[in-house]
Amino acid sequence: MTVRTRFAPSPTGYLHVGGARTALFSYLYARKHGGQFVLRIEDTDLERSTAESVNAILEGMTWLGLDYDEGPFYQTHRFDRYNAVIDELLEKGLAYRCDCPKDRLEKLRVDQMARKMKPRYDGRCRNRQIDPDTPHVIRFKNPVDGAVVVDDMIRGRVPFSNEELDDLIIRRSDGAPTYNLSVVVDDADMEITHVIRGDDHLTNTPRQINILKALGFEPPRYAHVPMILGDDGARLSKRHGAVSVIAYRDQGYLPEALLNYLIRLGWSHGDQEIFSVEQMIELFDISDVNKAASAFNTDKLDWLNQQYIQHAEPARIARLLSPHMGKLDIDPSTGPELADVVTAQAARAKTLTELAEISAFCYRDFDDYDEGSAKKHLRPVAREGLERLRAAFDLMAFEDWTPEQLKHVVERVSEELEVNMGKVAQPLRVAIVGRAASPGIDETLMLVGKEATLRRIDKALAYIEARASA
RNA sequence: GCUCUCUUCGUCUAGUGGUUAGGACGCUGGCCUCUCACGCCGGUAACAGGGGUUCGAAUCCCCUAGAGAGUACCA
Repeated sequence: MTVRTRFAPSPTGYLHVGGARTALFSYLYARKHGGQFVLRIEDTDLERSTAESVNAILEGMTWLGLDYDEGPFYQTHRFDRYNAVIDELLEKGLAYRCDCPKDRLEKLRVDQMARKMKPRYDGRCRNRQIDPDTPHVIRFKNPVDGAVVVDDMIRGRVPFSNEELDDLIIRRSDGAPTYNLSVVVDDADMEITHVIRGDDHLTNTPRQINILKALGFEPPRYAHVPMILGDDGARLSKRHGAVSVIAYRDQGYLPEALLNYLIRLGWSHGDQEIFSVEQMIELFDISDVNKAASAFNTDKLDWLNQQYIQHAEPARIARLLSPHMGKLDIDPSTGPELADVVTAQAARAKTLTELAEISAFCYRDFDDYDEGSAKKHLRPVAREGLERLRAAFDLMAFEDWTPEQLKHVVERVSEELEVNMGKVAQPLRVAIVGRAASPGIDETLMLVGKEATLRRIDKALAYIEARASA
């Protein structure tokens, strides 16, 4: 039996991190076992499903690199099949028509709650003959006694008494099938062997197993993964900032970093923190997933993202960084090779957005100095050093503008003035970067280039002058 | 309310009857150093509570508390 898993989101919003994680788990499980991963769009709710959501989900899957072998299948394209199954159930007496008005159902619910009972349909229409031409829904005839055990790969055996379950609606009055019916039919038709999904579906599972049995299908294995909470331990919502996978992309996270972060939420392999997708496939097992929900921690994601930015191929990071430079109105082709900038800056940024911001000085002059940095370093005492540096730089030929030579010049000037290198390098750094933090002074000068260096030193000297006479 | 689920440092986790309860992020002290980072070394901090079982419980059982899910003509 070849393993077949599926990811089955409903297109009522973007792909959020919780969905992405269950998709990842399903993907890995299929890949690990040499099986197939299917994508299915559960759009039976015509009211709430949108094409934009479908696109957002597809875009998120693509960005993460969670490629599927089959699909996307759309449930709205399979209504005939669902209806055939419902009709079959009807004919066999395993389902029935119900015309109970909503207000009766509502009253029933209120009464049951008042008597401290679990609200459930009372089966009034089970043996009534409803005219097929009058408005009605179809309900599944759930077994009235006995129990159904969900043998979950993560939770273990979870028993449910059939007395807790009621006759759920499988076809709406508008003729559209409902979720519990369509998932069951699809999972069976698509020969899904392992259903990996959020644990909010755990209590639906016994109903689905009953339908499956009524239809004569063999139930798949189930694995209900716990949900992801926000930083504060509350249910994840827009309130927590980014929850959409695409928002993480736009904020400068790498897909491999997000994937790596997500797999470590509820799963681990000893003390290992960094996993390539290949390693995930090799090491992951759904039965090793924790039962408890876990809180999303952006600090750790940031750390992972930085690790990946730092160790990835600079050329690749440069490609991904380019659009972030664009957002700052910078055209990377107008300055140093972006890959060289990445090499110099990678250890200094947690996200690509941040990397772009701290690298802008390589491509254009800054407007204002960082206040604290200027106050501390651009003082009259720095004038002498800057003047000497300027003179030395001015004499340098284009081909001498190398990190080695540049470092040499800075060292020489500090020796001449008999001060520590920092006394010379820091004012120079603030002069050409605008603030007191940057790569090594030689690399920084190299990236900025001779022309801009001289221009910015002049600006700094003017600034010192103005400050001295103020 | 009812059914089901969950509970180890602030967070993610290791741990499956005997450990000084380990690692990671964060925070923090130091080293490195032209700055900021990176890196390296160190510190901080946890078994929800109470009963059992056992020579011995984070690990097994029960209860309590807290958290979550479901209880839709949503998925």
